Amino acid sequence: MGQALPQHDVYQAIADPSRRRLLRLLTQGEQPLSALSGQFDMSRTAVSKHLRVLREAGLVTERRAGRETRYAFRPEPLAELKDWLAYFEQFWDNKLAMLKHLAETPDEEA
Amino acid sequence: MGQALPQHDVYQAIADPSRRRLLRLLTQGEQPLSALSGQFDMSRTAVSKHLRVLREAGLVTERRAGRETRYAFRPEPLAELKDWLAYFEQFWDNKLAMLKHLAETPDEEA
DNA sequence: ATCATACGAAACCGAATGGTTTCATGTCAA
DNA sequence: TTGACATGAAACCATTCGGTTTCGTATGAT
Repeated sequence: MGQALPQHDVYQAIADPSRRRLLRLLTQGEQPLSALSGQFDMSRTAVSKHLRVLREAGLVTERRAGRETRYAFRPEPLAELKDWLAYFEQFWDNKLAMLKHLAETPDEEA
Repeated sequence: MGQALPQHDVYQAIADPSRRRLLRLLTQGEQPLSALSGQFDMSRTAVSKHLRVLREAGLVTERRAGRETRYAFRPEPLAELKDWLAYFEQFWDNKLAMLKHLAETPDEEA
């Protein structure tokens, strides 16, 4: 039967700086591997592997076009990250919530 | 010379589900290791190591209180994540930006 | 037909990761 | 003072990660 696809999630996908840079590059539009790997110091194969991780996380799609593979950015999975982050935002940019948090945290003595 | 510690960043810190859970737990307030590790299936030592990664990323602080070490959540480093994410938001939740993006992306034929 | 191009698969490698167990140390309690 | 408690350091282990090189195979150009 079908192999388990989502070997990587969005958190793992963005953990690597090269992959974050790939996402940035892809916001410029769909690009083939050769164009992308030209921007990196590493081998084409290494970039290809990074793109696979991003694809597994749903952050890019690939499509064959002739002899090249064109990669495109898919923003949707970042919504999970945004949601995750939203929970924590009350603890730093909402001053009232911050005060509330401090008030509810018992300040025990050493 | 002092050996350079791996010094994890916030992206690596949140890549692990156990560490994300630790952050959640710590939003309830400062807690000693024993209370935290009781919530996990793994050994106390393993949890301690996860907390060190979080501390290296600036996401928690530790402070000795008697014989326990109390860990507290620090939200500040998440701002970097938020900023990073903000760049990409235009590509999915702002419909005008999305249209603009599509318009600027040449739709080449295969 | 031939040949260069664009790419992925596979095998391999060293280092990092996530976990364990064992041990040493500081602290509170009797 | 003796002993239990809370913890971190260290050594160790298997797996994953990020990278390489080599090779196979479509595809497009001549």
